[in-house]
Amino acid sequence: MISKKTKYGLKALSFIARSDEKLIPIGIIAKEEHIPHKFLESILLILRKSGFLGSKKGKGGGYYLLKDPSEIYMVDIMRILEGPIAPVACVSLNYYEKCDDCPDESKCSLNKLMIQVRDANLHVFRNTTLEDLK
Amino acid sequence: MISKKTKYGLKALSFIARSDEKLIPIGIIAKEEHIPHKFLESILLILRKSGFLGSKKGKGGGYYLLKDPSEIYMVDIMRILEGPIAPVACVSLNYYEKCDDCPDESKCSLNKLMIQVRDANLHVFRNTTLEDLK
DNA sequence: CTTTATCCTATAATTCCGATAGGATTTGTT
DNA sequence: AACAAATCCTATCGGAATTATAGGATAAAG
Repeated sequence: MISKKTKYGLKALSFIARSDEKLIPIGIIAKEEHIPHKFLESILLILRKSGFLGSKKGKGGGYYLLKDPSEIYMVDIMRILEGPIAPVACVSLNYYEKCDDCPDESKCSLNKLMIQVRDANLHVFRNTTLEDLK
Repeated sequence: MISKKTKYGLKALSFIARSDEKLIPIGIIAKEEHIPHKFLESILLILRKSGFLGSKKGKGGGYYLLKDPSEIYMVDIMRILEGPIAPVACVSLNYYEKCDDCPDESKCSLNKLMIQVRDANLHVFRNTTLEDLK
């Protein structure tokens, strides 16, 4: 199950992608998508710092996408908002960590299955862009 | 990412499936798979109560599989240990819950993607049995 | 009757998640 | 210049979930 942070972030990005306006303020997204204002604020901050969004301060300001929606891949958003795509860190491509209960990963009985799950999810997230969420 | 409970549970089931003994005590599994004894105890209790394992008390006792490993599907184990397969409850087949931020699910921008993810995972878990984890 | 095992409930310890507070900063408008 | 509206930033809080352990009750074998 994904976190609310991820869910809200995706909904917000999708909302911005759908919008005709050049600059979308937090308040509009929060209201339309039923997301707590302050929570959304912290999420959009992350998305800006990680290069998905640009922003403009002050009156009339707001957020905007830095790339065309068709060039923003789910896999990249998911990794920022949710973290690893893999179900266990020891088969993660971007967030690898050794298991403390596994002396030899190649002999672990779960390894193959975990890789299958990872790859199934990767396949979906690599083949979906923000354009598809419109 | 799956919980340690799920991971430990899967490793334990796999261990029992691999073993030649008729009855496997917790202590053996805990030691071999590097799982905290008491934590594992609580997990095996769940697996017994949900119909995957049988047990025998007292000296010489332990746990055993109630079915052939090839007939024990990952999807059923995962649902007991981890809960929903779906990334959001509003597209879960077995743990459905309405979103509080979504007035109309069919119009939610994430709906299609979430169903894709769910189905990708279901496909893996429905086509893997304990036999495959040996 | 001792040993070894599961059974069961409760609870401690820790971490993570969701959400908010409160002000600083920037920008446009009047 | 003053105000309003917006992002920026850091800190923090409460509660829930996760991980793990405690302590005994019960059962079976030898």
